Amino acid sequence: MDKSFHYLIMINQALFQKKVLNKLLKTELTPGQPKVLDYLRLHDGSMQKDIARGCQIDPATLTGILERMEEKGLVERRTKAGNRRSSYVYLTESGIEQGELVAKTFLEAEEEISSGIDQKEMEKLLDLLYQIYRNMTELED
Amino acid sequence: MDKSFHYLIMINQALFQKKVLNKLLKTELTPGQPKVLDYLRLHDGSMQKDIARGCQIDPATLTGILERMEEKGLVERRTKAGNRRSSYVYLTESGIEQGELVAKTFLEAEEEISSGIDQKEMEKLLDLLYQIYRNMTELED
DNA sequence: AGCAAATATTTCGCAAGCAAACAATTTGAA
DNA sequence: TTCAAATTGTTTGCTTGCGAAATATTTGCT
Repeated sequence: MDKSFHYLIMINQALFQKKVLNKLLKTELTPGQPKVLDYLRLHDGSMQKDIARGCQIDPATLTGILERMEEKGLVERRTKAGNRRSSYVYLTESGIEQGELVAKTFLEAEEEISSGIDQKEMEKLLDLLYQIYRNMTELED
Repeated sequence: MDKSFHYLIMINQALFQKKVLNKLLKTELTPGQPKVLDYLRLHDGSMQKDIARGCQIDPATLTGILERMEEKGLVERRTKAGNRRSSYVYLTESGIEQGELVAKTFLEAEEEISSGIDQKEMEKLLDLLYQIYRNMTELED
């Protein structure tokens, strides 16, 4: 077993993603939708470019995800007066519900994977991951 | 900024992946290939199902990745006498070279994202990620 | 031996991911 | 004011990703 950062981050993300999607099977959410719902739950009314940056996906990818979310009635895209270039994305009633379910599911999954790790250690883990996140974004490659 | 595990693991994996692929632009490696090269570097001659498990991707996904890697002469698929069902995958000369380059690139990227984190803290981070990995695999959902 | 179950890979269809090219709109500088 | 540059989003084409079903082979049970 290779205990390097690159391997652990890859494999943990893959496993966690599968764990969450598995819990959300009963909903009709496709793999790309939970993270967008979670982002909008905290930043309702964002422009697409900000959602894409927040979720670290390409704007071109987001186009398709939002299209399907709009068809399913989870979000609405509106333009503001004075800016017809940007489109602002809002959760619908149904989107808010699904977003709350997603958030609850994330929490549940996080509890399940924390056994053997105490509160202090978990905070340390999040601090270190946050430091790495800042290192990668501040230098901006 | 949301400092939850699910967000940090998602975003760090995405950013790290992009950082590595960016460094490997001069090679002609597609996004799925580095992890397979890295796995084979440590486990040359594996069966496809083991590569898939090691990289946490679906066997069906691996089929396409290996097809393109074989076309480019990075790997060879052979069958062993007495088992025509499994196919065993070996790095070619060129595959070994590219694998070493990938490994060096991972190391380089890992150093770049570690600023402000000392040796002891990094070990703690890897230990915690490894613990979470074990929690997710031992319970096997 | 014979045949059902298990194993390993591939194929198919769709969603997600990116780069590059494009379209529409806004900004800003001459 | 006018037009070039920047901004925002979409389209296209390809790779990656998964699940389900198909195919081929091996194992195991009787």
